[in-house]
Amino acid sequence: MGRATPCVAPTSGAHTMCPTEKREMASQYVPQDIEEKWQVEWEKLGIYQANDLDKKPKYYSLVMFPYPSGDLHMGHMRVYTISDVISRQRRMLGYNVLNPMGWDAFGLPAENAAMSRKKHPEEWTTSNIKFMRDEQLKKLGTSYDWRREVTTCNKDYYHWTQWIILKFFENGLAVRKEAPVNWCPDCHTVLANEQVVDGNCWRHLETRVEQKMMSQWFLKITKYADPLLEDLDKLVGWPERVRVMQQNWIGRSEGAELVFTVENKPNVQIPVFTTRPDTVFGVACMVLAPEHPLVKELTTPECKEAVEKYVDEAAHKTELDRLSTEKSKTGVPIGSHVINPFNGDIVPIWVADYALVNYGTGAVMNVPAHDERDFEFAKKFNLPIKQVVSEDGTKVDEMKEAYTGEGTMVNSGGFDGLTNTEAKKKMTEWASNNNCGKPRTQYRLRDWLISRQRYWGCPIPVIHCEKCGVVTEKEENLPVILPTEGVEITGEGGSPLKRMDDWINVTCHKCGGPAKRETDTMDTFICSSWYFLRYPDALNDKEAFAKEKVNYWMPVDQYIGGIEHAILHLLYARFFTKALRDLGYVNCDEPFTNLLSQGMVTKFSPTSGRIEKMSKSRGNVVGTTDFFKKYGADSARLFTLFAAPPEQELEWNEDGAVGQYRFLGRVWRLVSDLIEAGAISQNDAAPAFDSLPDSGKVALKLVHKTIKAVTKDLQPERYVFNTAIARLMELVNGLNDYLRAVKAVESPQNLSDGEKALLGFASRHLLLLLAPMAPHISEELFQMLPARKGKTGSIHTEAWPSYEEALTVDDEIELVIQVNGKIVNKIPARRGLAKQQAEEIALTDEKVKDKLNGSSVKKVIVVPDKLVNVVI
RNA sequence: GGGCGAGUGGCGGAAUGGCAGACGCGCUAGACUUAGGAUCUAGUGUAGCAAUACGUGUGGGUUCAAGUCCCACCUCGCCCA
Repeated sequence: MGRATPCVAPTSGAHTMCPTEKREMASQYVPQDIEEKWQVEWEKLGIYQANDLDKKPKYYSLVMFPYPSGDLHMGHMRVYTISDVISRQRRMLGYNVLNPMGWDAFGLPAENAAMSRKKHPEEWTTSNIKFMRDEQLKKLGTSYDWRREVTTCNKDYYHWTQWIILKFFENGLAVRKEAPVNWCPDCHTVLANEQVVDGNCWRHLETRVEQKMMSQWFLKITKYADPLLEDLDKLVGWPERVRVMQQNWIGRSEGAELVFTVENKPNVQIPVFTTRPDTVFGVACMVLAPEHPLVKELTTPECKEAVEKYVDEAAHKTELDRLSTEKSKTGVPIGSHVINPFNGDIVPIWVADYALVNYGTGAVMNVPAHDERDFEFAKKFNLPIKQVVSEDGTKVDEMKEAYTGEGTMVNSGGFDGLTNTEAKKKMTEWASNNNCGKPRTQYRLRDWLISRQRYWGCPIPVIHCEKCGVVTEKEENLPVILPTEGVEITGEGGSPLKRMDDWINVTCHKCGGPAKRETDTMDTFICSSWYFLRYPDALNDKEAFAKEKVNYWMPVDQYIGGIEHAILHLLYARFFTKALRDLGYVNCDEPFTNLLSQGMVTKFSPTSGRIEKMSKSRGNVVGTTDFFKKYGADSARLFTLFAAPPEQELEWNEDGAVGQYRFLGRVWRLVSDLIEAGAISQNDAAPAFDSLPDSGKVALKLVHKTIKAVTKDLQPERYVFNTAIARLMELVNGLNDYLRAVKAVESPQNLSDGEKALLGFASRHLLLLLAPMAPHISEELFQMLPARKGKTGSIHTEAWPSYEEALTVDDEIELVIQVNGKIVNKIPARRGLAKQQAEEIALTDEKVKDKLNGSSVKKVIVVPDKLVNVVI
């Protein structure tokens, strides 16, 4: 103490010496003087290291690892702060906490940066990681166990990514197949369905994704459609909306496959998938997707020209354009007809782009009377509209709009009179019995396309042999190293790997003949689909992870990340976990027990004039370095936590952040003034309540109330850090009142031993409660406390404080008196008053008598210790 | 079109059906100051000198009591079509 600390002018950030130090006692809160000091010390002490297989209860706290883009801003910092508070508090609660960090380091931006800055992606990535780790995350005061740092582009990591894919190949979960794929002309690569947003590339929201037929690698995520869907019910610790989004994405629908035979071609059959087999008597035509393989074969010469033109145009449209209900439907007849197996109707075949070749069978039956899209289509092209389901059982001659509801079957032969729900079942049965259909469940989810025609990704461990075809790499030959020497990244002519002859040309390990390496790399979402399994055993060079360790730590107890990953990453990670479980490598069914989707950070953007998500491109970022220099990391953390609950959007506002800086200044002055005045004794055990004067009683109770409230706010059911901080502010305000009342700083000699102990107790507990949220200032002040004399150890390894319930309630309460629900008075009263007594107080109250004014009391409602409502 | 969520002072936001606006920002006045963009004190939903009245997107309802529950609607956001 008594350090000569400079004053700081917070808005300038400059350290300016005060000409005269007026407040002799006080030292100043200078975050720059303490934050880095403690960061270094904590690392030295190793207090954030997680112990594998420890006997303490484990707690796996995880935040979605970042892409090392080079510079985190305050918007990014929110999620790390929230996760850090949770981790720190769990540690204090006695858990063995695993709180790791790593880098999702493969990906396109590195290649783009390499092109524009003439730096190799590896170099660019490595220097970004160093900056983000050492200058940003560490300076925020995070409590990661850096020994377990994982970097997906390091061969120590991608070795095991390849190993997992190899296991998937061996078990039929990774396959090569020809399929229509999404091609982004800007990325020069294919994309998974999940990476197409409204028909555009997720990275280039302006770029339309094109459809191409290509032979590519897929992961059979569809094999897990049902478990992925059903187990959503187990995820009670997930936000409802994320579960709903996944459910929609998987898109399970029950229906039937019905088979129509082409007229005059009895051996050509076209199956359709429909969720409404009950409407089959109303089929007006059959619609094929433009890419459907039978289109060519069944187009008659007179339709050829029109059909070819139409198919060509459709290839340039996106799925969204094609499916949109707003846009008008298009299509042309191809000249052939099919026979409706149920009633023998002969209906024309059309080609129309609202049928998608990779959904269902690529063919749909058009039932205008009972589907809005089909209705519109039929109106436009003058197709017959035949009612087969009636809402009230009566037949209508002309339908004005499609009826999609439930009803009674009409115009449907032997099925007339059934409810359409019964008919669904009966008609599907009939189709099964008559060899023209069967029940079928269809999913929206498609297999995961993982090939990328890009350089900076994990190599797919297969070779193409002239004789043996596709051959997977031998396990002992892993990792297949991504070459970094002599690679030229130009962005032209496809993947630069295609030009790496030395790397490409290999010998087939099966036949010894010449073979070539696969030059496509993996979607980076593969790398992030298992990283949480690597942290438990990050340094293992013999296997991806030791079973014992992964089963000790998994599942993740609290996962935190952005809502933008609600489908993509979270679905893929669940799939990997289930697949690895079935292969016997992990025990858990689901990787993430609790999920928190933090809201985005927004700020006024000068480019658009609106409040928008904080991002470089919008020019509304707040940098971390400047902010840390000005106000310190603790203020940044507190503001982030205080401005809004974690799931809500947070508007960054520097004035608000200043408020947190001021609060920490008040904490600093409160504790340091007391210490320097000698108002805190070395014994800081709570004094007996009864021994204290009234002002001390109030202060002691306030401490207990605060412990209770903050503890509750930090529980997973709440996680409301904003109110927790508000409670701490109230504590500081209350303690300041107490200080003034007893003149603790001015005349500490008048304080009793009990009061000095109370001040120590209060200070220590304030700091303990603050520690997870503002780790630096609380550590600094904690170590200054007289009670710490001769002791070692960090505040962050102290136990979380407990409270006495009896000291959290007041004996005296304010009884609210209402007449007809309107407040008329508030009367101090004793807690625990009998109902009768409370009633009496109310009825004898002057203001109540006034209101009564002679009218009779109908009834009196008493809410104990709260309120009396007199009803007249 | 369907589903989900949100709507509270000048602003961010608090409120197990029981005192609306905790806490903070901003603002106003004062104190200390050569100074204040530091710090401290008091005040601050609206109208009113006041007593009081009115106030949680709009309109209904349930209830002794509704920001909170129910119904309809409006606006915004997200997801699905």
